[in-house]
Amino acid sequence: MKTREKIILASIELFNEQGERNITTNHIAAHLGISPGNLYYHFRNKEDIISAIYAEYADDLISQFQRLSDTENPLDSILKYMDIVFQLISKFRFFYSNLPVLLSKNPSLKKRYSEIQREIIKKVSSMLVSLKDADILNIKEEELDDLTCLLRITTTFWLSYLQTQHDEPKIDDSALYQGLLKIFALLSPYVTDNAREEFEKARNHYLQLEQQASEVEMSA
Amino acid sequence: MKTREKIILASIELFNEQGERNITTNHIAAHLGISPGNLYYHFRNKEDIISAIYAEYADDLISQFQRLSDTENPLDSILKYMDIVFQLISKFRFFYSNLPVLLSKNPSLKKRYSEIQREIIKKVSSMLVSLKDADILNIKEEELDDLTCLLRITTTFWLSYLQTQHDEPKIDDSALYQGLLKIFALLSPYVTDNAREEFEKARNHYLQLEQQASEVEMSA
DNA sequence: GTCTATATATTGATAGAC
DNA sequence: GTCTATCAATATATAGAC
Repeated sequence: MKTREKIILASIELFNEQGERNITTNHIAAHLGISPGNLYYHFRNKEDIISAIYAEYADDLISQFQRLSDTENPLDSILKYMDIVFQLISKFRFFYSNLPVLLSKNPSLKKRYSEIQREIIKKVSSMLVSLKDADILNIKEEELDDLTCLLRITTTFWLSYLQTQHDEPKIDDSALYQGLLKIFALLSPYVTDNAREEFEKARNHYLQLEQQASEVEMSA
Repeated sequence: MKTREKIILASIELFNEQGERNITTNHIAAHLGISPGNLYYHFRNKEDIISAIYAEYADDLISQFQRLSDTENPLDSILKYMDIVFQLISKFRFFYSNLPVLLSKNPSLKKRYSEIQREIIKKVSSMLVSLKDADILNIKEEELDDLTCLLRITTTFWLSYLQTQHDEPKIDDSALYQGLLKIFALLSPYVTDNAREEFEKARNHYLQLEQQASEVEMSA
């Protein structure tokens, strides 16, 4: 693996484990057994590393979105989508734990983040419309924007919320499924009678996944 | 005013404006025209200042809660409550912009935060029960915890979300009313037919407040 | 591409006089 | 309570040899 890529991977790992603020360029270099000078050969500074990490995140997100087929059931579609989002947020959680601060320090990163945001909002919004058209959700036109916004806030800050709730937050699969179940909770009041059975079946499926993941974690 | 209190006020102001991370003890001292030595006479370090700020926040919150009378209409009650929460979050927004990081650095602060959290969750939960008992909201027992959690996430991270959305986030009254309107959006699907008129009237009231605040801000 | 060595700046914090 | 002076530690970043 190229050194540049090694630096990115090590940085993600260290940032997630110990917090971006507590990790210096020297820590990253030491962790990899390379010199600080070498690190600075590949990156101008720490912000540059963070920008590179975000670029990976954005590529990852976009490529996974494109792999989502439009042909399937809109409920499965939004669930798969949310699953991807939670997975990625978890993989780059240092970034989301610190979102306003990291963005305000780095205008070009903020610009890129805003672009991706706009894409995501469009996607979520169109998925809700699909769910409405398929008579799965009963959403009024004027409720659409608020619901989209609430879905965004819940996914974006779910892990941050968990970290404030527990003394030693373990970000495992169980935590991500719990987040997905909050998405179910948000959508639940809008579900039509027609689709209720299908919806509750899907919810129970994730409830079981959450419980399994939680048990695995307990025994580990 | 005592120097200790001056330090706290100046710190809140500087932290909110420029971010806690970018403000050092020297900045605070310089801003007040006192020496760093003097600052360190009053506080052991920066964390100590942040803890003191949070103590003020907690006192503020608790005293304002106690002033809420239990006798009034439960809908007004939860709205007043949410208003207090948004006001306080705004006043200490540097803290909420950075919640996971600041808490992880300071275990005793985290402990205190968790205690306050538990109180708030109890309060919100009991308010939802009141709304259910008054036949204003139609919430099932098993939906209560999820809805409480979603209300917490939305209030806690509303300003953080706004800061990630706009290039130059101005945290004004309009922003807080927009947050309150998201609370309406969360509760709306649960409102009973009986209470719908009262609910929409209240929502329109805040919609107007938001628009007025937004106009004032535009002309300023 | 990588290392060693080092420069520069900043930070958090203290000692001791007034 | 407050100031001046100052320190030690840490962080970012670069120069120049290999």
